[in-house]
Amino acid sequence: MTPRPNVSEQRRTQIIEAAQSVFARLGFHKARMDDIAQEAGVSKGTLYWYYRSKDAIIAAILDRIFSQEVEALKEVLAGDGPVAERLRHLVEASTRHVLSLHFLAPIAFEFYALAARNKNVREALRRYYAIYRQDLTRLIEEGIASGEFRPDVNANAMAQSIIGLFEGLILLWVVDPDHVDLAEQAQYGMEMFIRSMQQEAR
Amino acid sequence: MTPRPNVSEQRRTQIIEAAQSVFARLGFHKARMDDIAQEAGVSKGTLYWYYRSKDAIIAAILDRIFSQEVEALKEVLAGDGPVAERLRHLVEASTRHVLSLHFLAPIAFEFYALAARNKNVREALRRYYAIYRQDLTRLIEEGIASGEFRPDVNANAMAQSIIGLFEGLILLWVVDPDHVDLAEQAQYGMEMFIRSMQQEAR
Amino acid sequence: MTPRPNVSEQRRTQIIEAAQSVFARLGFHKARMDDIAQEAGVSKGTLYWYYRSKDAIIAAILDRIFSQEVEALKEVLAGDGPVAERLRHLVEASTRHVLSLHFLAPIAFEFYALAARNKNVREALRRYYAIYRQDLTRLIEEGIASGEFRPDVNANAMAQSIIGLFEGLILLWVVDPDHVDLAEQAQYGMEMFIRSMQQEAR
Amino acid sequence: MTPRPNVSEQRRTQIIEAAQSVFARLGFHKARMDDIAQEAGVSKGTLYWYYRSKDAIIAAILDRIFSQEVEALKEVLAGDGPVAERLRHLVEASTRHVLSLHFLAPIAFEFYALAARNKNVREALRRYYAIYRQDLTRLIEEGIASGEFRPDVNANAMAQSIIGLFEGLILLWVVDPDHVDLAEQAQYGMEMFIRSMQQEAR
DNA sequence: GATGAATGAGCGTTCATTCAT
DNA sequence: AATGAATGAACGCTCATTCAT
Repeated sequence: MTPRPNVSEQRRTQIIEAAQSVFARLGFHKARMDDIAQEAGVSKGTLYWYYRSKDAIIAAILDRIFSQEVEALKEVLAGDGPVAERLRHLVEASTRHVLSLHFLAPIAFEFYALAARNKNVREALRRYYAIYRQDLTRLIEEGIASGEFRPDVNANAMAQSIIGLFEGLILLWVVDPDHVDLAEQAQYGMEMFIRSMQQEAR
Repeated sequence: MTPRPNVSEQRRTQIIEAAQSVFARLGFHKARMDDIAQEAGVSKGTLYWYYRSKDAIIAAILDRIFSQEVEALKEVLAGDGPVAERLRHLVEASTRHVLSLHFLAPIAFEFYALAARNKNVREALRRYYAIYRQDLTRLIEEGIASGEFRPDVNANAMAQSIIGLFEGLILLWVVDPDHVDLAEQAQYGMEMFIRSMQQEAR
Repeated sequence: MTPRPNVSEQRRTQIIEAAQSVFARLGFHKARMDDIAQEAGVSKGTLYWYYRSKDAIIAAILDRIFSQEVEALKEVLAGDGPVAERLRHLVEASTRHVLSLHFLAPIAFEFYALAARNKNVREALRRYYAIYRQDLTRLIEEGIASGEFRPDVNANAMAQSIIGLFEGLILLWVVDPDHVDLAEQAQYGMEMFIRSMQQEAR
Repeated sequence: MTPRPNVSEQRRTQIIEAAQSVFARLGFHKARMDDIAQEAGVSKGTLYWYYRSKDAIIAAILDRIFSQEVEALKEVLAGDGPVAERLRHLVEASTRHVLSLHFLAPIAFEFYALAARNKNVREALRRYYAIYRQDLTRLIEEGIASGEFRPDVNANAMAQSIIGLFEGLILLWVVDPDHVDLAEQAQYGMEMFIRSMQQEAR
């Protein structure tokens, strides 16, 4: 019934995916709008029809990745069983997600550098970490309440530490992918944190 | 014996410090060589007399910070007393150092982004992490040997986790300085790691 | 007899008036076709359905203004009574018309600049001035014939001078509207020209 | 004594003259910085070393022309003899100057259009007209004081009219150079104004 | 050692115009 | 008649780097 099917959403996706690919190959700074247009198979004007600027495209990619990550987090936390087990599951799922984005590794820091300069991106990043921390805190509190973890565990600080550990390991992995086994390291660090929470009070 | 005091080292320092100040204010990308020249009170040509390029200046700053950091590390590790105590000391000293560089926070990620593109910077970063990891590994092994830590502790993986934790917390702090207490968080995370290593095997 | 009223003329007027408003606000150069489309409440494609190009819209506005001006001129000249009186009347009417277009002042020069580049516009402008000059010449010749003006008056040169005076005063007024009283100045200058034509030969 | 002769002033002139030539050929809008650079035989960067922007170059040209014009005006007015004679002399000199700039005619209106948008240019134009008007007013007052002109002449309004006439005739000449003899017309119009001022009061 | 004038490649963004529907 | 998505050429300005002096 509609003579022209709405291709807008499709175009947006097409552009975002092309941009992701180009950014991964050249980095944010070296990538030109022409490169993105060519990769997407559209004209440069079309890029600007759908996105206000280069930064807007970057922000859209960021949003996409984070919403996927948060979705994965929700799913894992929604499960039941021992909290320790769910934390191990989380590590495994998150690791898998990050590794699947390995092609973005070269620009990961540019994301952060952008965040340091661009208020919108920075706020998005903060919101993401806040959600992550809140959910993790709740999960750990659940473990404390059930007696699985020591009562003196500081759930919020622990959540922050876990996120910090994870982000830091990603950083080390990006700097030296050949000598850092992200999955194994993350698993080991998490295991230590779990052990420290399970340990009997002395 | 040298009739004229070597003014070169002095000029180099002068340039590096001016550059550090300008970079902190504007970021690597926005800072222009003109800005650095003006801040240093020399001409643009002089910049190039002492440093091959903008990147070379950045790398020099990186080197400077890292060598200071490694020096601090050596000092701390050289001490005696219980290993756990020395690790706590390390956290405290490192935290202090990072906080003293808070003005560089806005460009920390640009450092890393640069590393992702520039082989020299990347190698420097790797060397730094390698040294850090080796020294930490040795310290932990010392703790295992003395019976202070459990014999099944994986010293190398533990060292990596500690470094990862620390780097990750710095990242979270940079993104949201007002809501992340770096010193406190680092202390808490380290305490949990120490506890996990001290725990009796079951 | 036509079942549907011709909406075309209406659309054209709608577009021209919207364009005039936008041009007055932004100038020819800064005004975008999007702005005109939005102001007219139609799509950009519709603009091109009615006018070949942006320049065509500008030319249409020019035409409109000039034909109004010429119409006013004809009306004034058609009267009877002393020629001097009719010239005074002309000044008054023309001044009124120009002042009523004050909102176009900011783009008056852009009209002329366009004329310098665009042959069509330039020709239109020439035709307009030619008509104006011819009619004025005839009026002055009438004054000479009736003995109201000196016999040695060069009617054509006088007409040109009057038009020049008038155009030049408009220019001065546009450049500095607050310090130039167009109506008063035009009246004064015309009075001097009239006096010079009425003066007894010596 | 100076190892490197100061070529700055020379470069500025070189650029201005190249720009004037390019602007006359292509108009302000169509002329690209590349064109000017090429014409001047320097790089585009050099253009920006000496002038902040394209508009700054245009403003510099404007300044140059006006200061030449004002200088010519001063010279003429400084003479002695009957005021009428000096006014005739002024017309002749000004006409000659304008005609010598005939190659700028195509962009004359762009100058004015620019003035309508750019405060700096507009102010420069106003200052120029103000000087011109003041000097002319004084000259006419001199004629009144000496009894050469009627005592009821409004010197300021007369000065404005003369300037208006002159500017308007230039406009008509630019629009239609082949059918307007600027020198002759200006002379005729001025003669009529002089006559109107000399006429005996009735 | 030091200067600063000169270079020129590089790019994000705009916008008049087209055309399939 | 009308729409609005798509096009792509165009351009002012920046800035790291060079080099004659």
